[in-house]
Amino acid sequence: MDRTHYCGELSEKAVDSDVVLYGWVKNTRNLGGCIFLDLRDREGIVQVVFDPADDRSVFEKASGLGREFVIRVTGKVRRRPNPNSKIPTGMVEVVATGVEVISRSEVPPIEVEDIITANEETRFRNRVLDLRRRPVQRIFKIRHKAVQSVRRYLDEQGYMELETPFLARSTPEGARDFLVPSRKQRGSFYALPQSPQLFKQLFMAAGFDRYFQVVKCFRDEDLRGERQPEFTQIDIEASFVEPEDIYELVDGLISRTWRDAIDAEVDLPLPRMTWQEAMDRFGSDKPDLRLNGMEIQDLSDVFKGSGFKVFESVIEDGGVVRGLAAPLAYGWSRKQVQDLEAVVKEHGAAGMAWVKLGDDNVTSGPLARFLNRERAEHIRRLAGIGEKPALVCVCAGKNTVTVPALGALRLELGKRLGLIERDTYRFAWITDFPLFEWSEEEHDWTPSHHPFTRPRIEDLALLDENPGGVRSLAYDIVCNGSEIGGGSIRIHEEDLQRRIFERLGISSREAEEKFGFFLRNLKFGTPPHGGVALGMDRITMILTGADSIREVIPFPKTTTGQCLLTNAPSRVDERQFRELGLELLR
RNA sequence: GGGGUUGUAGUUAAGCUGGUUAUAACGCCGGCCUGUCACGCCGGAGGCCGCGGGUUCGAGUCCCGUCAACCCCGCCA
Repeated sequence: MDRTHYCGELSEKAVDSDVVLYGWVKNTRNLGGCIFLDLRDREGIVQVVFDPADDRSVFEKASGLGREFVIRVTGKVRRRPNPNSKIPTGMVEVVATGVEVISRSEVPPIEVEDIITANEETRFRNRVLDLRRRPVQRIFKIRHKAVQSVRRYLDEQGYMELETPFLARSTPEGARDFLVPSRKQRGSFYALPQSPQLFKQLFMAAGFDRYFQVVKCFRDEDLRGERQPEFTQIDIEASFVEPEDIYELVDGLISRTWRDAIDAEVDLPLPRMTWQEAMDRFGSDKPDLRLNGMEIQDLSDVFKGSGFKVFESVIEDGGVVRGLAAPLAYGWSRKQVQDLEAVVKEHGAAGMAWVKLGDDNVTSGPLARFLNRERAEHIRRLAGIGEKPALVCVCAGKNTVTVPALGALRLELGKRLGLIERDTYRFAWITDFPLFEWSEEEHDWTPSHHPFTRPRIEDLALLDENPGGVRSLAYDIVCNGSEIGGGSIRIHEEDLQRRIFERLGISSREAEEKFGFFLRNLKFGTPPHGGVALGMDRITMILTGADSIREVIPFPKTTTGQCLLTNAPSRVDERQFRELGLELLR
């Protein structure tokens, strides 16, 4: 390769030197008498000048160049008579002495510019052209720096990068598996791993002590703006650790990564709060701490004996009445307030009642007639809003529905009021997750993390009479209201693991069949261990400010799991089916 | 599985209560232009109005269905 410079690295230092550049034609400005051409490569753009006074034949070749042609340019760097301060190389230009078309291009369907009009669908259909754009390349440079930073850090901390199979076995529970049919064993299937969970635990049993892996995981569930069917985790596991050790390790990793990738400082230690506190105050297990105030209050006492039958009967049935006060929404119109009801309804709440607390506790709104001054004062005290007038929104019903609905409402209010702090990173560890959660669908307790999570030993007594009350050694790490990782200390004793399976309704026969290989390996001296998995894609979203996970994945899938570039998934030959012993149902 | 938004030149959009030949900008093609850098000026080409059906004298516009992209709920150990 005879390239002497990247386009983007030319500066006044290179003046008078002869250069050979390779790059893509960004655009040309043909003034008739001379041609200016912006040449682009990964590092930036530089202006190339073609002047017929210098060389007629080179000038003529240049007039045939189109956008996105790949060309080789030879020339001399010179200081520009009229510099362009908008580009980093704007002090210089290259006077072409030769040009050669390496590769032609059709007229590109999308522009390769920083700011373009094309929508997301068009961009991903033409992702290769899209990937040439500077803002897109910036994302993947940051992603690269972040991954390298993680690898260096974990290596320094004594962690070994080990690989685990993609062709793994299907295990019950959790997300739906992607299945891969076996040709040699007809009727049997591999499953792509939802995570390397069991393998990393086996690494601990094997004595590797500290493991990590930057690894793809696969889950066949419906997609969202921050969910893809295949995604990348930084998977970590260590032996003889407590939650504290994991928090410290990950705190260090976050701080280092943020510094290396985007030169941002993160204050350590990252704040922590229990799951119970997060739910009570923010109505979410991933609270967005960029939003201050408007915390959720228990208003049951306020409405006791108020005469509002709806709330009173909810309380009698064991439900809750909770609400939040928004001083800045006091001036909102009836319609603006009413619109908020849609938010809580989307999250399953039956409805939303509201009242405005004005000066001197004069109230207005649907709840006003149930609130005397004393009750209004009570709300003020709970919400800690002093004398400020405020809009108070109230929901009532089952705790498990009402609290998250209010959490969603709080976030929406924060957005509409512009209260979400910008350009900041608010982290939190959410600790002490419940071990189980009730599944309405299965009418049984299901693991809230996964079935290998270690319960708090002091809560084990509750296992039978009150499974919902058993806390676990599970934790999530949250940033700006997004779950970027989670993990737990695991069960390392075979008998406890069997007990948990039993509680989860997994029979010992089933446990043996599905997890036999795992249980067997708990028999031969497994150290206590635990770990965490961090979502590399979501971390990259936050580092780059991307508003969709698709932006941080070079070749992502749409919400129906299609790749707009390759049109995967696709039909396959009948022959392939036959080889696999499969038949398509009609 | 449920709810919502959007589909009109290569791209992004406009197109009203249904009515002649479906507009514009950018891009593209041709011409002119030696200091542009979103170059400028003049001219031109370019359309299964997502797809299928229906209502109507007449549908880009109204109705039904369907497909796709996106957002939300469910789901995501």
